[in-house]
Amino acid sequence: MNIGEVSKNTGLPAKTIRYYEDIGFVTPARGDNGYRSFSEKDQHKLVFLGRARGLGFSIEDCRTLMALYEDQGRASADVKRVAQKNLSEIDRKIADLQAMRGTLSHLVANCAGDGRPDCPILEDLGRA
Amino acid sequence: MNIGEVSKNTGLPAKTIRYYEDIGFVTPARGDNGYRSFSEKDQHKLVFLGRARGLGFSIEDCRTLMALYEDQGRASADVKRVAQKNLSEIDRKIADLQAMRGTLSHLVANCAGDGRPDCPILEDLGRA
DNA sequence: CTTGACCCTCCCGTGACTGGAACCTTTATG
DNA sequence: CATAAAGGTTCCAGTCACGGGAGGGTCAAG
Repeated sequence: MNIGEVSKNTGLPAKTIRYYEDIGFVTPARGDNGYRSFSEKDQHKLVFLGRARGLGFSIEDCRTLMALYEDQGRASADVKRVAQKNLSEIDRKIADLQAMRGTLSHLVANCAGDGRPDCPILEDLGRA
Repeated sequence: MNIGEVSKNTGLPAKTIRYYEDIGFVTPARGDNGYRSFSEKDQHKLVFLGRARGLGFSIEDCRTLMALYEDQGRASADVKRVAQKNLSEIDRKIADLQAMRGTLSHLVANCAGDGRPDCPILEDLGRA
């Protein structure tokens, strides 16, 4: 398969797939014309990667998960640990964003939003 | 004031303050020795910037907010618009993370996390 | 034979810094 | 007074995960 078809099948942009090759995630064969020639397995790995990335795993996490995926004798505890670490990072990000959201929405609520120059948002930001 | 003191007062790393000078946010005077010499106003701007960044405003947003802050004739509606745009971006990010969190926590909950190789997390990631 | 779709590599840019090297100035101490 | 530590300076490179675009080769259809 050429890169275009793989891109269509996996939903990953061709640029991204080339990038994943650069960083050693897949190593597609090459045809005489220099074109990448992807196997089913390559494509499968890319799907895996796309899904894991979509769930917020970092590339390095993906490397770990992929190694575990390919290791038939792995312990599911190892996978679970990586996933839980990611989960708590997601929780932390959500908490941070919610804190931001709280402060900001409070400020927005108190701002008249009319033509007058008084603005509690700016006042708050400028407070030392 | 030297950069070190400003850093202590504002909580921003010296590196960051130099960066903010690079991108034209502050233009501290220079002493004969070449050291930056910050005024109270410079410091105040940096505090403003630090707080706005902490609320998730981008540098470009901060530029807008700063201009509005320094413009005595501004309309608070302009500020509110920037803040609301930012607020809806935060909401979107929270929603994305919560969707991730939902899928991932479901997977984690279904994973035994023991020494056996069966792992629903990997199974799911590998599904085409 | 040409057109257009597809593919290739290579390099630069993103946002918002952070780290480090190499060097200079000020301040504290023996 | 010499020296060492602390703090300042510039500049270059790296981060993360790609995206844009130049400049060119290849392939299938009409």
